[in-house]
Amino acid sequence: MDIKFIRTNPDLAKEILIRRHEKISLDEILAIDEKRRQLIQVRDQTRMEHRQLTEEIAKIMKSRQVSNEYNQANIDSIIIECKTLGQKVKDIETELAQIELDLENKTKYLPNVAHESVPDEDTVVASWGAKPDFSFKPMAHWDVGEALQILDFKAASKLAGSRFVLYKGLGAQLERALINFCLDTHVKKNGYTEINPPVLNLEDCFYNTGALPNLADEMYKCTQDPFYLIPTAEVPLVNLHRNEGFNEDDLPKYYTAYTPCFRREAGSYGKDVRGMIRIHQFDKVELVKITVQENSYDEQEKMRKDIEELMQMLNLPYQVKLLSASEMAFQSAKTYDIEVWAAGCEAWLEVSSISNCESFQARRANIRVRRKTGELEYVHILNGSGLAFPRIYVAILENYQQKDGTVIIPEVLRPYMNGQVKIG
RNA sequence: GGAGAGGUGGCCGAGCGGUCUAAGGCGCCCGCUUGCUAAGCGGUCGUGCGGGUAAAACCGUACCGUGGGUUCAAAUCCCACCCUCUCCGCCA
Repeated sequence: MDIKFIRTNPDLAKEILIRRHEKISLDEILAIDEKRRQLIQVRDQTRMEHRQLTEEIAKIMKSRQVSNEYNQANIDSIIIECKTLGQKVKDIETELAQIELDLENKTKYLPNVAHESVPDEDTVVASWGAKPDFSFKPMAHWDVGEALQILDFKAASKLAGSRFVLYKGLGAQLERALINFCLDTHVKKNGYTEINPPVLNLEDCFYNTGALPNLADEMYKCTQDPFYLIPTAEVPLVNLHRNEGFNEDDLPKYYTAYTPCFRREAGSYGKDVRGMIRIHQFDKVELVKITVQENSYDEQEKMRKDIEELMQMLNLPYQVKLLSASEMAFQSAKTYDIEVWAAGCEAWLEVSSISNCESFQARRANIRVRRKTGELEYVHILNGSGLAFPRIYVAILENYQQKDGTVIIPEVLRPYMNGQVKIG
């Protein structure tokens, strides 16, 4: 929702905010914008006058070299007038800069417009697989993992404190197998291009994706250098083409990246403290697509299918939730969450969030496409996790656990673990 | 971290205080010419912001890595920073 849209459709814009439970005053924004536009007009007018005088001086200076018909006083008076105008322009620019900063500070908190298919309540729209039956009481993953000595929370806390995990032996191999399985599937089967990006990114990148300003407290910031640690590979993938233009034929672009992700989890003290459901550093394979606007919702469905297929290949029961307007991330127009069933915790855990951000991020990152008609427009950008591993790991340990304490390895992962069939 | 070179339109590349409204070339698109290909000739071709319009046309203004400064006037002069390349130092 940019300022032009608000200016032309103020009532519609207000409704949109109400749907998303946002309490930002658009009237204030509109008033600032009005003032801004007035100032721009005055500034440009003054600048024009200034320029004309400058040109006149240039002419005089030139002809003076040939003849001496202009006297010094004459020129001096024009120069003084010119100086005055120049100062006036500077004053206006100072005032304008303040107003534009003000406007930016207000508009950067405006969320994306929710798509018309987005409901007012979270809605489960699909589910797959059956919750496993056990002849015994299934254990939580932290018990399974520690008993098998593949997870070591104590060692992790020695190194980094709470909310970290350390994988060991076959446990570390399992994590690596998950990463490779997902990447390989996206690259070989679904046509995504693999990227291995920096995980320290500059502040602008975070603003462009929508992570800043809202999630500032969620991220780790470097004190000596202007970096943040990425909370998701969405940040580098979306910014890969920052300030670039595409031809229509270049699109769509499909990208995938494995990266560690870092989150402070501020404000969730005491929530999910045990185990690895909510940790400060975790591995994730991310998907990002860049498309022309009319294809983005089809592409979102395709992305959802790509991710669901991973779940099915891993044989993990899941449900798909269509998020309500008020639950979605700030930058998203439509989001599906995929939740895996974890038998030990007896909970649905979010393992993927598939968002169509439409042109929200493209506007901030300035990524456009030249259409065949010659027109320039913003691209649509989508992202989805495929997948976030700790919770997949949790589901595997809890759903695949056996009475004797061993854990069967999902079939698709065995080739990545030297054919190993089970752990323990 | 130290020394040097550089950053100009879609690309190459000139310009180093006042017709820069950015040369020239390549490329793109349109037209003409030529039996196809190639070549030739002419024309067109940026983005943001504001105004204007039903939409265009059009008008104003800004933009030569970024941000400041000097000047009546900055791509051009000064300062700071960023990035790229080369060399040196340090280091996985």
